[in-house]
Amino acid sequence: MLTDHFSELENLRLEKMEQLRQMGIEPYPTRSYKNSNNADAIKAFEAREAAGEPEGLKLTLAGRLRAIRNMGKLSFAHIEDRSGRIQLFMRINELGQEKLDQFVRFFDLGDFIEATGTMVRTKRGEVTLQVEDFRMLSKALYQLPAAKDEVVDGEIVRHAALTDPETRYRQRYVDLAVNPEVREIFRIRTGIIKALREFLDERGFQEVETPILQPIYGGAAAKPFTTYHNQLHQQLFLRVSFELYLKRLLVGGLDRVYEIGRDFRNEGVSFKHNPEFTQLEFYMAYADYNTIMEMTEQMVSQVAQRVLGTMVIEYEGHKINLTPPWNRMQMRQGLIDHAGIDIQEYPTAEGLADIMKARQIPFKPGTPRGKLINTLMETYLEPVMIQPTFLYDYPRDISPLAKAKPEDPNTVERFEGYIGGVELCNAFTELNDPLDQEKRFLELGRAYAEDDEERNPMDEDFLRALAYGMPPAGGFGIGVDRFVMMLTGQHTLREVILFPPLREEDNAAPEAAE
RNA sequence: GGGCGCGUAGCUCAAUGGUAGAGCAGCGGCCUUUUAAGCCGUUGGUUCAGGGUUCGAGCCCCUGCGCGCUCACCA
Repeated sequence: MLTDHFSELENLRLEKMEQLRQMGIEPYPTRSYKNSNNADAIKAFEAREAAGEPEGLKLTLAGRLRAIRNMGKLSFAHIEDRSGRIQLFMRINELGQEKLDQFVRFFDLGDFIEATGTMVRTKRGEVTLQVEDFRMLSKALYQLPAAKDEVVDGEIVRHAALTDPETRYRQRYVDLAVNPEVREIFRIRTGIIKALREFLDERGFQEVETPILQPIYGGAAAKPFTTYHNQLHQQLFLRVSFELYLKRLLVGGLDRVYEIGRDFRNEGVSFKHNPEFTQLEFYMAYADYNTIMEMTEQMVSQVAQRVLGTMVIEYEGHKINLTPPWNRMQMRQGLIDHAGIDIQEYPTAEGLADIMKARQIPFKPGTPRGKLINTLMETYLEPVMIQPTFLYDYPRDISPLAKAKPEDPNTVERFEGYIGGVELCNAFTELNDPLDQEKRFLELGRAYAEDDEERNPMDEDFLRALAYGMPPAGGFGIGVDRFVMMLTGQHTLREVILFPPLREEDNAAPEAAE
């Protein structure tokens, strides 16, 4: 039972709750009669003041008790709802001794209260509800972490705020309840996703949903999560990307499609990697990677403008300007400029491996050429791509779904967008030649060892779809969580994911049956 | 998975190997315009868990658990 482990403090609250019930007062009433939120109440009162008629604005407000100051025959309190805080002013004059005592005796920080009264401005100038009646809406049995806000020169200084990351992530509800800036991050997150949708909707894109449980995973070199369907007696994978399904829709005539949803990759966790993450992919027929590049800088900057009201953001100590056009850096030229290596002079993995060994850049033996180039890119190029930069023209062998450049069969029309040295998005001119696609899958199969979990199984149905004819198209994917991280100035994805993954709390539990 | 660091009251934090403390929250009292309200008094601890060293361990050692940073991994 919940109450079995109650502390002294919690038992005290439990007793208060039970006493209320004994007095015939339901501590968890079914309905609330709140008729304004706190911010609107303040606005309405100020409007009446401006009109010279401040008296007589009677409202019923409600929210969580966040501060209480009892002063004998009167009490002040602050309540908080989604719109913000408002002060309650309770006097013995309006309430009488018994009712005021009820507040002092039975109401604690964290409880939800409903108060009816008249809007006034106190002597210190704060717009306040002078309470004529109140009632409990929900009794909190646990106390929220104590935090007090002090206003110093207009800045809010919080004392003893909840900061322990484990508690914050494990009990995100507590974090959200006491840390308004955390609520703000997730308000922005919602705004970003909404703005992304609007951007695509305005351009005639159709939003779709494709399978998360897939018999064959693909579209990215990633290790999948596996699961099992009992009735179908079939192993299924949680998708690692949407790509192969969305391109099937291009075959089906959905010329402009997108999906926003969750991808799952069974890999390491870091400040920029989470096992499940939100991805936006869109595909646009009759477009190529140049079109998509321009669209990307439009999309990212316009979303920032809509949500933050600015295209200039602060990230990891850098002032970053998202205004188009962004920097463009060709992969080969970038490596010549920043690494002094012309990859065209090293057509084999062995040649590149030698020069990397000479420079003491670690890599696993037997790594294919494309992956080595990628390592060079991460070493030399990522750190210089602080301002928004498109890195374009990738090696063919790490881009099995991208179309080769007409003049260079070993290079594909692909770009990644970087901000603050972190990869934000990935796009290419889509490969629509079914026979070439089949060849790429086969090449890829040979490049990976038999037991390499990143080795993608061949998706025969995808090839079948391509064989029916897919229009030339540009495709695009963006890590929405990373985007949110950048726009909110956070250092880690965990701060923009409501419930980040944590190890199980109770390890005393018996081993789960395998 | 490797390395490093951390784990003390509900929260934020103290405590040379020698009686575990403070502020806030809580509880009792005073207080009719407060806002980190104030004043007086006061409760509250499996110091993450288990083992070891020691006359004596929050502190030193070992193991485990959890969290963080970092490396590896990561189109």
